Amino acid sequence: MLQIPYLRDHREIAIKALTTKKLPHAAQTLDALFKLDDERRRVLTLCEHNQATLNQQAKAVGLAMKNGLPQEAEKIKGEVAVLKEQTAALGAQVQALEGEIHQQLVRLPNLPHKSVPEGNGPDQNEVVLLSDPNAENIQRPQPHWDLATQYRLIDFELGVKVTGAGFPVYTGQGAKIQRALIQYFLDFNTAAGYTEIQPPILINEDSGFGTGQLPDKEGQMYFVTEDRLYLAPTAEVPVTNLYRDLLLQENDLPILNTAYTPCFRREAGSYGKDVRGLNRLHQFDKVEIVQIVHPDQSYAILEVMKNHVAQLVTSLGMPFRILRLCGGDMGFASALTYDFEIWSAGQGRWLEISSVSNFESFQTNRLRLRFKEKESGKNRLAHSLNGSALALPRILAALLEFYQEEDGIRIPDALLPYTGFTKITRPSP
RNA sequence: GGUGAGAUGGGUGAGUGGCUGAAACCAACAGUUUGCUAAACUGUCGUACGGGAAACUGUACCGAGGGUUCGAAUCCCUCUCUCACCGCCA
Repeated sequence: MLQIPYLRDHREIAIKALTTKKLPHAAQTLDALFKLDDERRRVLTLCEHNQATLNQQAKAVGLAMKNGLPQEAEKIKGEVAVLKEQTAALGAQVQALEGEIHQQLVRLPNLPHKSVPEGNGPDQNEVVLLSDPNAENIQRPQPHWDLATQYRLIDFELGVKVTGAGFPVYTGQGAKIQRALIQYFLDFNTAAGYTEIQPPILINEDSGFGTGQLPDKEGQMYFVTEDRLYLAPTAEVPVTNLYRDLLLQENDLPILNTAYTPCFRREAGSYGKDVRGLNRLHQFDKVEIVQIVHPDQSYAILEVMKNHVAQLVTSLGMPFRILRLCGGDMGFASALTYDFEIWSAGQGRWLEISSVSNFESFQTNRLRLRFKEKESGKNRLAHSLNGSALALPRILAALLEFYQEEDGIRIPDALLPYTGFTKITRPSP
């Protein structure tokens, strides 16, 4: 959530930034907001002034009673009645205005960082790294869904029976390699200083609000009606919300967490080649990294996180690229996002496997996550960042395709300690 | 699910209708002393939102939301959570 004082002080920049983020009528929206806020302050001042008078009168009553002047006390009580009513009305007005301002403020997306390219969609994302200039010429004969079925790694039909489309069942070496990937990713992250967390996977409404999924993105999350809980779409939600409503000391920062969780997304409206095989699922596994940092360092740390994920992807030996997302393709809460895409050699397309973002204070403002700055003694909002390290299904898809050979699927070296086998072999008929 | 007890500042915890925004202690911060560290002593020290160039000042906040009252941390109602015991259960 953005802050009105900042928006007031940087009106032109904010308008430009919101326009980059594809918010229509940014100038009018902001000016309307400022006007509401002016009104709020005007009424608030009146209201507080009245309240100060009332407080004084209440004291006077107490004093009169103490001095044995009950008729004096009664007189003041009579005088106060009208003012009290007026003040209550003003208070209600302030509340209404605050509600309206909040509603509008909550709908504003985060302001993109100045390095974010303008653009409407994926075509205008900027490629900042291509691990292998020859990547797109790498072709493999079979797509992962054929391999997964042949080698009996994943049973899509069985998942349909148990739950529905988009809920695959991993079996045998398929299940094992999933577990190996999860463990490898977690080990890689903890070795870099991240503390492993096992968070709840169901989240409440406050948590959904804190990281920016709610309101407006209800449609993306599964909802448990009976208990009013959402299934987490990413570990980002429970892990970041661990720090909701906190006042930290400056030297508590930075906080580094990593978590493996299943993730649940409704993905309403997806179809065609995008949902084939492992490309897009309703339930999938992901290992996430989250950092809570000092605001002055968040962009330096974003680069560190980007490099961390790049190392992890590199260690799997498959071609990938890193994109700086353009304004039109970025998420609601993000100020700067790097997407990682891996080359799917059996499909001949890029698949997103990680998204590393700096949210600046957009989430922490909603979370009321602050720290006491040593030098100034002031409380400042921390910055939050997160990224996938990594999302499993598309990694598995690319891996099966890339490492397919005549007699099986080779396991990349980095995973060998975790799988216990060097090759996925054809099951006996 | 049932019964009972609770929820106070960064933390522990006092406070049962008016000079209490809140004792005390711990932590934190600044200083004094000491050869560094430590200890001791002194001082500062809640948050948010208004007004003000600033010094400063107003209002609100004692789990959340309502109510009673001239006045509520304190009394009443509802809800949430925590703890204990019972029930159920991996």
